[in-house]
Amino acid sequence: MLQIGSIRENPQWAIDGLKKRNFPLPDETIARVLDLDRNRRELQAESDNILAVANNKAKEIGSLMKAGEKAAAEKAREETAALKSRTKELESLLKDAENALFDELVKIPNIPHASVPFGKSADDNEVVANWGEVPALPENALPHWELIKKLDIIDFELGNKITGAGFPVYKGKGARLQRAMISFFLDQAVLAGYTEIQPPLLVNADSGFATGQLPDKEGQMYEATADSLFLIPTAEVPITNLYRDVIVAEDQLPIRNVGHTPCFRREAGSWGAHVRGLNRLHQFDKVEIVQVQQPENSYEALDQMVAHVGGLLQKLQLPYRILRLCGGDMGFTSAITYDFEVWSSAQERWLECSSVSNFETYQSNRLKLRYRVDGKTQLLHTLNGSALALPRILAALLENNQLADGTIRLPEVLVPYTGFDRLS
RNA sequence: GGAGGGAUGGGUGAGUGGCUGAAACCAGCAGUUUGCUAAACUGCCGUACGCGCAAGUGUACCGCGGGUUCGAAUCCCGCUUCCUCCA
Repeated sequence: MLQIGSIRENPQWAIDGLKKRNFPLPDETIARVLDLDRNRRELQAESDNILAVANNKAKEIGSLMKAGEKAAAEKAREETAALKSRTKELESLLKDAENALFDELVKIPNIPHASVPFGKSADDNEVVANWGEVPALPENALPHWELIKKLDIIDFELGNKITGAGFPVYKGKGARLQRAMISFFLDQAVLAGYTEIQPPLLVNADSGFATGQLPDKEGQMYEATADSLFLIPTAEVPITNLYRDVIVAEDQLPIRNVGHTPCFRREAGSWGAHVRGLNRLHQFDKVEIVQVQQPENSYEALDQMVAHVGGLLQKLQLPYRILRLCGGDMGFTSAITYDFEVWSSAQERWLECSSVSNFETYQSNRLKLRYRVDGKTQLLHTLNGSALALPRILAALLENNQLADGTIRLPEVLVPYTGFDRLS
């Protein structure tokens, strides 16, 4: 959520940012917010003033009673009746005004960073880096969903039976390979200075709100309705929420956490073309890195995170490219997002496997995540990135590393984790 | 599932209707003293919003939400959560 103070101080900054996002009616939206804010402040001023008078009266009555001046006390008490009804009235008006402002603010996405390109859709994203050579595949190369079947390492049919579409069962070397990748990614993050976290896989509504899944996006999450909990769509939610309502001591900064969790996504409405095999799942595993940073350091941290993710892909020897998402393609809460895409040779297309973002103060304003500077509290910046999401990495590994004899050679860095170097 | 007891500032913990935004102690910060360390002493030491150029000042907040009252940390109701005991 944007800070109302920032909008009040610099409405044009907000309007320009919304334009970059192709947000409908930016001028009108900001004008409406400022109006609601003005209204709220007027009501608060009046309410505070009346409460101050009422408080004084109450004190006065107290001392009169103590002094035994019953009659005077009684008279003063009668005078409070009018104040009391006005107080109630203002209280409810103020609450309405606050809610109206909140409802409007919550609908406004984050303002993009200056470097974010203008654009409407994924077609307008900017390719900022390319790494690796596209491998030459043998004649009989297969897409990963065929390979999976042939090698019998993932069973979609079994998943269909016990749960439903999009919940694959990993078997034998497939399961082992999953575990190996998770360990590898976690170890790499720990080596880079991240602290490993195992968070809960269900979160409450407050957590969903703070990181931006709620309101309005509950349709994307599975909900355990009996207990009003949500299955996490990403470890970002529980790990970032560790710092909800926290004022961090300056010497604790920066905070760098990493966690592996399954991720649960309903993917409502997004099933269509290109969702075969591992391309889109309802449950998948991901290792997520999360940082809490002082504002002046957050962009340097973002660069480090991008470099970390790139390093993982290089160690896996997967060709990739990095996109800077355009205003129209960015997530609601993000100020800037870099997407990593691996080249999937057999499908001959790019597959998104990581998304690294700086949320600046957008999440921390909802989290109430602050630190103290010169005696004043100030919002921190939050960042996160996938490092990495497993399914599409697996898809790319299988497709890119298939040999003429139909076997698949695993990258060397994984062999100590898998105990085998080949799938056959 | 049942019964009982708790939830107060960074921590411990006092406070059962007005003098309490909250004692005291600990931790922390600044200073005095000091050959160094330690100790002692003095001061400061919650958050949010409003008003104000600022100094400052008003309001709200004692788990959360309601209620009673001129006035609530304190009384009443509901909820959450922790502990103990029972099943």
